[in-house]
Amino acid sequence: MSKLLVAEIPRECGDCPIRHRAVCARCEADELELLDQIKYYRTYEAGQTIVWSGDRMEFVGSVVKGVGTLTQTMEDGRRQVVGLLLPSDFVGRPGRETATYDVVATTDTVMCCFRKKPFEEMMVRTPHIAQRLLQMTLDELDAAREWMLVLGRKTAREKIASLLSIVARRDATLNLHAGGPIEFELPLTREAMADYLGLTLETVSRQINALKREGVIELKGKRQVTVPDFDRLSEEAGDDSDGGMLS
Amino acid sequence: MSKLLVAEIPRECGDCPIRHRAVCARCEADELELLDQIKYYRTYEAGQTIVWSGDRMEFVGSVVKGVGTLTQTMEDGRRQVVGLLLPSDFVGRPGRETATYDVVATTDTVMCCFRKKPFEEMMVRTPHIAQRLLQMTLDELDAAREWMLVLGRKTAREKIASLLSIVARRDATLNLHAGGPIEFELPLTREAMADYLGLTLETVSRQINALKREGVIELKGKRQVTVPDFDRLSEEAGDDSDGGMLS
DNA sequence: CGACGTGTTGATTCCTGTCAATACTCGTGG
DNA sequence: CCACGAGTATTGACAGGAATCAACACGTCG
Repeated sequence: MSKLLVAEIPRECGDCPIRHRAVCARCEADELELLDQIKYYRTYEAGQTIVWSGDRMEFVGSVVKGVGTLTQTMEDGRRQVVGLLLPSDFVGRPGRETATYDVVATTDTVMCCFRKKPFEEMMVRTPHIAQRLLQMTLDELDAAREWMLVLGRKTAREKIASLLSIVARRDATLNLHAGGPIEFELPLTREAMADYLGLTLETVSRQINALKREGVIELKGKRQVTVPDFDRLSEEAGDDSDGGMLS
Repeated sequence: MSKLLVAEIPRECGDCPIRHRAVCARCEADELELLDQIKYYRTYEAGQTIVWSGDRMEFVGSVVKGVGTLTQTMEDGRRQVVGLLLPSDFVGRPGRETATYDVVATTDTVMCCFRKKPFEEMMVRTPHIAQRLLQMTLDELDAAREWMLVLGRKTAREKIASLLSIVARRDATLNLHAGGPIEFELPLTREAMADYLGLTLETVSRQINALKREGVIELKGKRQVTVPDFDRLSEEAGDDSDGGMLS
């Protein structure tokens, strides 16, 4: 396990970077203490599979640091990413025995895990957890439906712009961005982007470079992206103007 | 309001056809009584819009009878159906002020509505409701992700077969189907199917008739579908064989 | 260096969208 | 009764966007 990753593990919940956004967000001090007793940290390196589809789920948990994907695979190998996992996102489904998706770390990742059984028992007794989980699940459902529009109705170019827009927006909110060009690192390979967008990696490559040629984005290396004009990007994504607000 | 629809309104919760599957499924008699005080029925005719995207949500509720869709529309008119509403499905999002999707009745529909504020207050005091809603939301999230695979990675033919397969499966479970050919009525127009599948209505028409020519399905009129061999249909949908189990 | 993973670029194919014409069903009204 | 129109569905011709197949560039690691 890399030293770098270990350094990212919070000493206690008070230090935890996702304390106020994760499934524990609404917990009081005493509830947090109970959670603390059943939690443990695990680290994964980029590319590692966290959960295999069909396997028994031993734990549920939150992404503390890093980026992951939920993917579904057809028999013939066609793949679709059905969810992005960002810090504070919840992994696993209480009440279900086996995983339905592959969960893969796309960057080095730290997870805050809870053994499934104790967590389920605690959920029954702790409304704050169940309430927060419901809220988060509803948000994820909205995100999934938003993505259905992207997959079903947008062109390749709009799909790429949509993905960039989402990552840019997340980055801007996390890093308290204040005007000016947005800059961020794409946490996904071309192939992962293709699997997210329902495209081939060749098309992803072509469209990214087209957006670059036309000045919608700038690239340093293959992954470092600068967005000089966010509204322009939103336009390319086919979103209405106010959809791009950094609310 | 049509007499036919009024006849579908349950006299009391005990008579309600969705009593054991809706958001009230886990409620005890006393809880049901409380719900009863804030509930009322509304009926909608085929084609009627139940909720407009962006409007203030006055109520949440359950589909008692009928079929509806959740749709999202882009400025230029491109549309995507992001959810099917079948009996027992829940409409509305507690904790949110305005609707994010259009909700449209595609057949004559009966809804069991709760004024939003009282329902939210009751949710806080009644864990059984929140628990059930969480479960239902998790199921919807799974369905949405399943659909992302359909939208992102399946061919037009597979998309049509997937839709037929889903409707057939639902029908088989509702009507206690016991072997032999499955028969059902498509509750959607070609256009609605196209909007669900991310296709044009012309492509939908062509693929349906292709499946008919090749004997995968039979048609009486435009909407009445017979599936002589469900496994064959599952195969055409690109699902693995066990995915077609009527579990 | 060579192998491998990742990304770019080109040539070609083909699936699906687009545009257009036609049929069918159902109600309405002359 | 039939004409008419609106909504729904089918079918054909054609074009275009993305997939496919293929070659090559770049960086890293053993």
